[in-house]
Amino acid sequence: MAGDISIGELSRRAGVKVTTIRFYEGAGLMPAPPRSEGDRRLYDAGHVRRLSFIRHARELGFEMEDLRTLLELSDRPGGSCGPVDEIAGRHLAAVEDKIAKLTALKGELSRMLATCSHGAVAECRVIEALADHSHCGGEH
Amino acid sequence: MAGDISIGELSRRAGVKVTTIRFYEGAGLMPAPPRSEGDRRLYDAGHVRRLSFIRHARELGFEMEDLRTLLELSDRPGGSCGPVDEIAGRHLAAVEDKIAKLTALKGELSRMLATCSHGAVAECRVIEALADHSHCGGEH
DNA sequence: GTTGCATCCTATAGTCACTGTAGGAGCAAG
DNA sequence: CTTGCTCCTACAGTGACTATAGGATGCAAC
Repeated sequence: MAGDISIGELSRRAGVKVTTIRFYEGAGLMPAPPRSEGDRRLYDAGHVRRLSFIRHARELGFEMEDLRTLLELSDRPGGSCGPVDEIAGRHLAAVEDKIAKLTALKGELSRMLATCSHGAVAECRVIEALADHSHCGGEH
Repeated sequence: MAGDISIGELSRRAGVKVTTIRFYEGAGLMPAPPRSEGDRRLYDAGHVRRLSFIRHARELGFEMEDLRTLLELSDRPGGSCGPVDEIAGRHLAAVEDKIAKLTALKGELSRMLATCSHGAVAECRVIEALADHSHCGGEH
């Protein structure tokens, strides 16, 4: 099981930068692995799996705090997956919310650009739209 | 023109926190205003307009660096609004890109949750999907 | 055996856009 | 005069890293 993978090799296999791996170790997401005589970190296949899990979850936008819980749960396969669903569900809702906000934003930006006559700043619709916050829900 | 607005009043009028206003001053987005005898900042209607502009642009996701350029341009109304369009266009593209990514993400999260049987962690599809990065474009 | 280079080590500071806290001073009302 | 709010500066903390400095190690070529 101990294939003795260096941090650089782990980095390549999981697609996570070396410095980020060390950062994850300090943050408690990755365990402190055994060391070689020359004080270098020695990883194995289990570490590759764990780091890939972390990478994927981070790409999906899960926060490190969520990750801590998720990793803890996946380490104890006997427990209920209710908390996992809860975290994923909460995250899904946040993603949907963000999509809605960005879509509204896209509309506003497109409209700004479409109505701009591309002349002088004085008549620029973009600047005007940014200065005018009458229709952006600014509570005075 | 000098209505002598306190930082708290400016905060309420523009919808930006007091601490954030001071931060913007340090960051060069807001000018250092005149002070009262007791060393308090004294703002006027122009400051309210400028801060509202900043707030709106920030809400639309423009970065402070973009804001610096945008503010500089809006201060010189005679110039061409080409750079403004360029910044807004670049930002619109970034927003569209983000929407696309989040939509894909939403699909993956929904699928994960839908296929989970809500039993033990051992059979949890969510954990499994996170551990398996075969279909997430992970190079190697 | 030594030279040279890639990789590794720790520790610290910087990023962005703020937010929070500590420890005071100013000011208006009761 | 005291209470309580607003204001002041200065600095530390957030999240999730990234970058840099200044070495030590390991391995292959010469």
